[in-house]
Amino acid sequence: MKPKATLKQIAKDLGISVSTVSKALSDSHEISDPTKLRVQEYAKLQNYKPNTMAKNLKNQRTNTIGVIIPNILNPFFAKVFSGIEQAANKKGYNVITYISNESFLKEKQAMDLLSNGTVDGFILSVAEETQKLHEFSHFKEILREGLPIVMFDRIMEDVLCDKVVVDDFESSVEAVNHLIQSGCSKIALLSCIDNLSVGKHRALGYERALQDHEITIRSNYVIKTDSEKDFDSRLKKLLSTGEIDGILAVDEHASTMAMKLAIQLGIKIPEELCIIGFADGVWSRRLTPSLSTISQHGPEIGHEAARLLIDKLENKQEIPTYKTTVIKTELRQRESTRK
Amino acid sequence: MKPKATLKQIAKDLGISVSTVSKALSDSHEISDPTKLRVQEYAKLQNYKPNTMAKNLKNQRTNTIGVIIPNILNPFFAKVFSGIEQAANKKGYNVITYISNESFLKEKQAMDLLSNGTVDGFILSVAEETQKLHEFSHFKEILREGLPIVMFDRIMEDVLCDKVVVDDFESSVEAVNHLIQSGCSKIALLSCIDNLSVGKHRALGYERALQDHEITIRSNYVIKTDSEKDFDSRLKKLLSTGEIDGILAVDEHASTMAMKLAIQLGIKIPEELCIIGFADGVWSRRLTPSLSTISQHGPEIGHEAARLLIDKLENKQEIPTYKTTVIKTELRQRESTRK
DNA sequence: GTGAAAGCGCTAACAT
DNA sequence: ATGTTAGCGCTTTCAC
Repeated sequence: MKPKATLKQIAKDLGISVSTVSKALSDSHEISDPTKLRVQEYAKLQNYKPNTMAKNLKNQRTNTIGVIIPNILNPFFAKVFSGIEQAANKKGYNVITYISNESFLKEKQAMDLLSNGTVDGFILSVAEETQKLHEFSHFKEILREGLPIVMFDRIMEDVLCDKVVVDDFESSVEAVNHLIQSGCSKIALLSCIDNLSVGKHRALGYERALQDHEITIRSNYVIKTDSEKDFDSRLKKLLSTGEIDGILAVDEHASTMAMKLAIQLGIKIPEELCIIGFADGVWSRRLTPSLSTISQHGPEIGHEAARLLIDKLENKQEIPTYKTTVIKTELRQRESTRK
Repeated sequence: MKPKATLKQIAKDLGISVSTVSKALSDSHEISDPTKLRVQEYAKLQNYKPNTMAKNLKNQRTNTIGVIIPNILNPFFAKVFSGIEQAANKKGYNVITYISNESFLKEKQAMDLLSNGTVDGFILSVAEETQKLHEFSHFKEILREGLPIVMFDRIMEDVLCDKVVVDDFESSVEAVNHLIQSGCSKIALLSCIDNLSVGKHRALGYERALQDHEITIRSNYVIKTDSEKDFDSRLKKLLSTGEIDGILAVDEHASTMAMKLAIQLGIKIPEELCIIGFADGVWSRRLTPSLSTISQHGPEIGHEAARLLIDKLENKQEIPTYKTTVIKTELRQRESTRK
C-alpha cells in the first residue's frame, strides 16, 4: 500500500511544477507534447486518480445526486431507482441513496445531511408521513438554499419544483372502462392508500368512469382505507356476497388480497370476476391466474427525473421554470381479465 | 438564495477569526462561554452547515460507503441493501450505490470511479459475469490501494476480504430433510443459477441430504442450467410425468415456475407435491397456495456487512484479519409443504 | 511552455 | 481566550 499518487507527488518525482502536471493531465494546449506524454505516462504508471473531494471542493459541485425513496422493497420504487441510477451514471453522476421508510423525520434528516455540499440536488418521492402531516418546510428550505429538487410519483402540489408523475386519474378511468367493456357492471374499488395523493387520484378516476357510463356508484362497493387489517376484513365480507363482477385495486396490497381471497372463495377468475391492479414487478405474472395490471413504467420515470434534475444543474436559469412530466401508464392484460 | 454561510463569512460578520468560529462551533474548551454562545447562535441564525467536501478533504475520509449490487429488482438484494443503508446511516455513513446489472464492466467502472477518495470502502455482491469470467483483478487492485471490501452472498473465494454469506449448503440439506420427513421420496432439484457460487452450494446440499437418507440421486430429477428458457421446457416435461412428489427450487425463477406449472397441470399442492424454494420478498406469500421458502434474512446480511466494513474503517489494524460471517437461514413453512 | 500563487472551506498545531 | 498559519489536492489566473 504505497502512498497515493497526487499531483504534488508526481510533480516532485518528475522535477516539474504542480500546475504543469495538472495541465498536462487535462491535455492543455499550454503544455508541450513531450511533457504531456511524459506526465501522462508516469501518471498511468503510478495509477494516479484525481482526488474527487478536492475537485469537488474546488468546483463547488459534486456531480452527485441525492435520492430519497420511501421504501426500496416496493418494486415500483426499485424500478424508478434503477432508472435514476442508470441515467445518472450515463451523465457522470453518482447517486447517494436514503430510504425514508415513510418517515418524515428520516426524510428531513437525509436532506439536512446531504445538503451540505454533498449533493448537487435531490430526486425524491414524498414519505407517507410527510404527506399525512402535509409538511413541506424542509423542501422549501432546501430550495431556498439553491438546491434543485425533482419529485416523482408522490408529489406535493404546494412545492414549486420539477415533477414526474403518472396519469393516475386517466389510468383508473381506462382500467374501469376496460372492465365495463368486457362486461362488468358491478365494479368495486379497493384502496389501502387513501392517505396518498396517488391513491386519491386513482379513486377519482374510478368514480369518473362509472359516471361516464351512468353507473351508480355504490358506496358498499368501495373500500378506501389506510389500514391493511381493516381492509382485509372488509374485502372478505364484500367478496363473500358474490355480488361483485369487477375490481379495480389501486395498490399492491389490495391487488394481492383481491386475487388471493377470490381464489380461496372459489370464485372463477376471469369468468365470474375480473381484476385489474396497479402493480409493478414480476410478481403479478407469477400468480395463477396472472394479474392484469396498470404498469407505471418505473424505469422511465427514473430516467425522466434524472434528466430533469441534471438539466437544471447544468443549465442554471436566471428565472427558473418548472416542468411536470406525465408518464403514460400501460394496461397489461393478463389472465385476470377478459378480452 | 443568499450566499452560503461559511466559517469565513461568520468570522467576518462577527469580527473574530475563522479558527475561533471553528472551535466555538465544535464546543472547544479553548473558547469562552460568551463567545461560544454568540457564535453558535449566529451560526444557527445563518443556517450554517459545515461543508462536507472540505471536511472530507481535510480528514482524508468521506464517511461514505460504496455499495455495488447486481440487481435491485431482486428482492433479496433490495433487502440486503436496505439493511446496509440502515446500519450505515446509524453510524453516520452515507451510501453511494451502483447497480452492476450483472456486468463485469459496470462493476469495475463503479469501483474505479468511487475509489478516488469518494468512498472509504466497498460492500458488494459479485456480478454474474464476473463470477463466470472468474475475474478478480479489480478487487485486488482496490484492496492494494488500501480500501477495504466486504463481499456478501456471491463471494469470490480467491479474494482476501471480509465476507457475509448464508449457509447455502446446510439450508438445502435441511429443506430436503424436511421434504423427506413429510413423506416425499421422489424429490427434484431445480436450478437456473448453476453458474453462481450459491447455486452450486445449494445443489450440493440437495445431493448430500439424499445420500444421508440413502436415496439414489436420479439425474432426470435434476434440472441445472443457467438458461431460463431451457429450464422451462425441461421442467414442464418433468412435471408432466407425474413422478415427482417433492421439489427444492434454488432460485426465484425456478420456485415460481414450479408453482405455476404445477397449478396449471392440476397437481394438488401440497397433497401430491411439496415445494420449497429459496426466495425473499413478499411475493411467495401472495401465491395461492403460498410458497414455503428458505429465507435468507437479507436485512441482517446487510447489517452485518456494514458492521464489518465500518469496524475495519474505524479500527485500522496493522496486520488485517478477515472474517467470514455465516447468517443462518430460516425455513418458512407455508402452504406448499406438509407439516 | 512552465511555474508561482491564490483559493475552495475546513481543521489543528502553534503562536500571542 | 483568541488569532495566525499551514495544508488537505486540485484548478486557474497571472507572471515569467
